[in-house]
Amino acid sequence: MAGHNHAPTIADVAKRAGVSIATVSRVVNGNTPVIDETAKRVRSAISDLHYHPRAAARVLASRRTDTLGLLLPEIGGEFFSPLLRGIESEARLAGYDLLVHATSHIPHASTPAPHRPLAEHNTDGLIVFTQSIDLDELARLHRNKFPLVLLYQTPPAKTEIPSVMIENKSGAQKLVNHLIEVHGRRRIAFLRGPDGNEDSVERERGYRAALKSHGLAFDPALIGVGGFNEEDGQAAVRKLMADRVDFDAIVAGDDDSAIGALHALKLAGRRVPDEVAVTGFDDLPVARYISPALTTVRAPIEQIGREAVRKLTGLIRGQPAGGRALMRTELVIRESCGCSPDRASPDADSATRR
Amino acid sequence: MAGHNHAPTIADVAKRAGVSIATVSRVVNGNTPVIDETAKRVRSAISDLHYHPRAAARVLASRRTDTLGLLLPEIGGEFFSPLLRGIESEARLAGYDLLVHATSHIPHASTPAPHRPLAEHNTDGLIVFTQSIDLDELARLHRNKFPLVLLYQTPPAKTEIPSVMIENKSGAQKLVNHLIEVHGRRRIAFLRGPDGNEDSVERERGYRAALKSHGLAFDPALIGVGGFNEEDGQAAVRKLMADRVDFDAIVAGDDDSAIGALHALKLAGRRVPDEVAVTGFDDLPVARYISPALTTVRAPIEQIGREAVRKLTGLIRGQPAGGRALMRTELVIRESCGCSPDRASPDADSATRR
DNA sequence: ATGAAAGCGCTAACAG
DNA sequence: CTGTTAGCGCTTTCAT
Repeated sequence: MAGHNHAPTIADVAKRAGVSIATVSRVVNGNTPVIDETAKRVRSAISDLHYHPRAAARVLASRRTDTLGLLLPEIGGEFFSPLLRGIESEARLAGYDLLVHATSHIPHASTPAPHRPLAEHNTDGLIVFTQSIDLDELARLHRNKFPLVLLYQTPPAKTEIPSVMIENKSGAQKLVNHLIEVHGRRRIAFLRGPDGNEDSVERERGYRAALKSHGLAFDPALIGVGGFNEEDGQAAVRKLMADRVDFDAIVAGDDDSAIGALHALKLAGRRVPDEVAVTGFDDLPVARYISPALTTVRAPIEQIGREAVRKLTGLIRGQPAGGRALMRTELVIRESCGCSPDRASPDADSATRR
Repeated sequence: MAGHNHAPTIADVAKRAGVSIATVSRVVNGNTPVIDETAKRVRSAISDLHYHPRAAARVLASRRTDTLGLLLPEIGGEFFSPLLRGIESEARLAGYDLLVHATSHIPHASTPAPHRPLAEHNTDGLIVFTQSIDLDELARLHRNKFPLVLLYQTPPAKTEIPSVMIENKSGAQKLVNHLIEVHGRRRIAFLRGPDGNEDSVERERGYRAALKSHGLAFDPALIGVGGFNEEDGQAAVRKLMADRVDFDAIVAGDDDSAIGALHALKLAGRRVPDEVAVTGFDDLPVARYISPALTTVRAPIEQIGREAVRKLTGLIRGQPAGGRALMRTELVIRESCGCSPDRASPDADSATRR
């Protein structure tokens, strides 16, 4: 057993192969022709020595990090896992590493942010999820031509930051259309999400558009605040009933609040879907299991992640921005809308878990 | 508007503050005393210039990456999100970035792995999830004294790699004890997970221990293969019935297979829990929603992630290894075991999603 | 307390 | 095709 005890560097390899470090670099990166014979010697030196290039040295010299950054708000939720899977694997495919940062709260614009965890200094580009970064910082990065892609978020006015979002509006619209056309509902309540949430705003837009297109008037009394969680969904419906609002359907802002709504209805002895139809949004795994099974809307979450990465790597390569991508959403008919289990589309989910 | 168009370096700051780059470095890192007056000048130069240190240069010079690596198998599953949340936030807390890599398949030991995506060259330590890396590579890293923590995985023989796992055995044991003692079941089937899965092995051990301690013989006929997914769970139970095996309870290897089991039972017209009690393992969000609500076992997933990070950062700081951590699991009594909804422990879940 | 200077390990011109 | 040689931007002795 000979040699230094420390990790081998490119120089060690060069010496052992009897070539210059430049040649080793060329072999490793495969971007410049090297005589086969030489390359072979280099390669065996590499494997003999267990040589692995230091990422930092490469980055420093090449000014590329080969790393993508993902900025998220506090992580949670069942759609998070497919999203990350999509992003991670697509990034990998494109030859990038993935640095993940979850902001525990939206930073106040005030502090000069002494330590930005993810930015130009350690990534080649950023995927920015809703509410994970303040807009000033976003604008600054964009101004500096730093590659950025927004997820589930409309680009701030004036900036042309590319983004990937889902068809919230048309998704909600399809839901309401179904309720009206197939099940003849006319007093349809809508449960909003958290204040200022874009998804919620768009979904409500879809809800209103559907009403309008069927000649149904919008009634503010039918609006509740579901908050995108079970408790709020339940409370919202309880309030609706307490207020003696007349409704024969509830379009919840998301699946979680739909579950809350279902619960409130059950406690009040209102039968679903006979007396009240209920729909969600997201198609969480739970949606299939609750009873009645939840009619909802599904977005291709994993693909959204992939698309975001593709846009970002495109930007990094200097390709034209690409603008806004709207990912199609799909109606998932189950039972809570009033459709019979049979009529319900066969569950194509072969949801693989773990 | 003056100045270079490029990102400012430490030299720019030094010049503007009228000090040497060494002093700037000291102010930035705050590890060496600097006269207050000087420090102030430096700091304002920093913020004037919007200076942010290049991560790579720092790493190269300091030989520390301040980055933790997380190695996972193909991501998915609902327990994944709390796990990542725990890891990410604890890492952040300790001042580390998090690099994530999901291996799409267990690499064959054969290939010399030209490009290890996560290792010494870009991280200070690694959290290694079950089946995300081959054992040779693991051994090599460990031999080189590279900080490593295993997740949901027993350290390979002879190595003393610290690990964090859950109390699978006692969890399963509690479940079976409950079934026997409270519900008087004596023909309890067990549904195994995927072949070679450690969690499954341990759970089966718990199952057997519980039988034994109650003087019940182990009957191989009562063992099915649930595969930790719904389809296999369903198939396993179908097979049990086809084989005319007599059973009054099913202890599924995890919640997913329990759901499959429930389904098979329902299709066969066997009433749960009256005729057959069913239990799961994991306490996925779904467990509360299916009917009957699933009695299962819960592990503190987020804490597991945190614990792993704490162990790892300890190692990096040169603290003693710390050995194996077994995270306590908790019985979650619901209805599928035969307990009434009332008797069931109040659901403390205020599961926050999204 | 501060500055000068030597690297950290690699890439990318530039010569040849 | 290959070697030489500047840096990349920062940390860290070593002086002072």
